[in-house]
Amino acid sequence: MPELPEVETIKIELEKKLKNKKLIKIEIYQPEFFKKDSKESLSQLKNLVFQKVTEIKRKGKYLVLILENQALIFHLGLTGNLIILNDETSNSSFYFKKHLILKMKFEDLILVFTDIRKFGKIKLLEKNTLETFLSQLGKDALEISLDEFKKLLFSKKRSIKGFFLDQKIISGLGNIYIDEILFRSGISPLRKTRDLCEKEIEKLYKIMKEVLFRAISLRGSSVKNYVDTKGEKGRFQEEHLVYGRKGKPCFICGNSLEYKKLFHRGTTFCSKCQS
DNA sequence: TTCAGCCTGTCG
DNA sequence: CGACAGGCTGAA
Repeated sequence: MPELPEVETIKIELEKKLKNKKLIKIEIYQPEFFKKDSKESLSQLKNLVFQKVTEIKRKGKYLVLILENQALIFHLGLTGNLIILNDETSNSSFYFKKHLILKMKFEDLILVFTDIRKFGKIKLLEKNTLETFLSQLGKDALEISLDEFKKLLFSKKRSIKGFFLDQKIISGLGNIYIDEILFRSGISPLRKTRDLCEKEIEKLYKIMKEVLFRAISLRGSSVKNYVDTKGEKGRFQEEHLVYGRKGKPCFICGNSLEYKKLFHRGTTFCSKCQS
């Protein structure tokens, strides 16, 4: 799933439904999933039981459940989903059972983590190490100021697409939103960040925030697997102008949209409208 | 700073 | 059957 707007949508819902709730039980369905981490963390997950959720945080594409003594970090990878169920029997489709990774039972509801491709991550951290962990990420795309944004763009040699993909520089944007933001800004994904002029940077910054806020208000983009905690799709995909439209006519000039692999990611853009 | 590799599913 | 898909990582 999941780029900033999708994770933010989930964060808002978890905040409403999970805050101050006590964890009653944890069930792990695919222990292999946790093996990439340490084996300890698997058994330590059980220690979360009977703790209350005190806070929900998001930075970039990471979602953090903060409990009384520890913090549980989720990254949804490409196909991770966090779903809230009211009881055991609801929403038990085939898809669901097969890809179930983790179930967390709270007083009056159940939080479930599923992941088809298993690129997602779940990590248990002591609270005092949380800040260190999150500091490996660049500033969140919604938090960053124009000044900081400018400085970062000038300090890197890379193309703008690679710049945005690197979560250590700025966190939260992924393939969909980068392509959408660049198209709306009239900037080619191949442009080097250093060569952008002041005016272009200001436009890019403004559009980045606009696109993200708009996408959050539409509850994210559902291209394939992404759904919110209620299992419902977002609607921002209806406003995609370039993502998933390779070869189709540009909405501005009518030329067919170009498609290139950049940094291993399919990149769609208009070579006429973006320079 | 690239580049497989990690997984599963779907589409042509 | 191969190509491709909202992402990250660790090794060259």
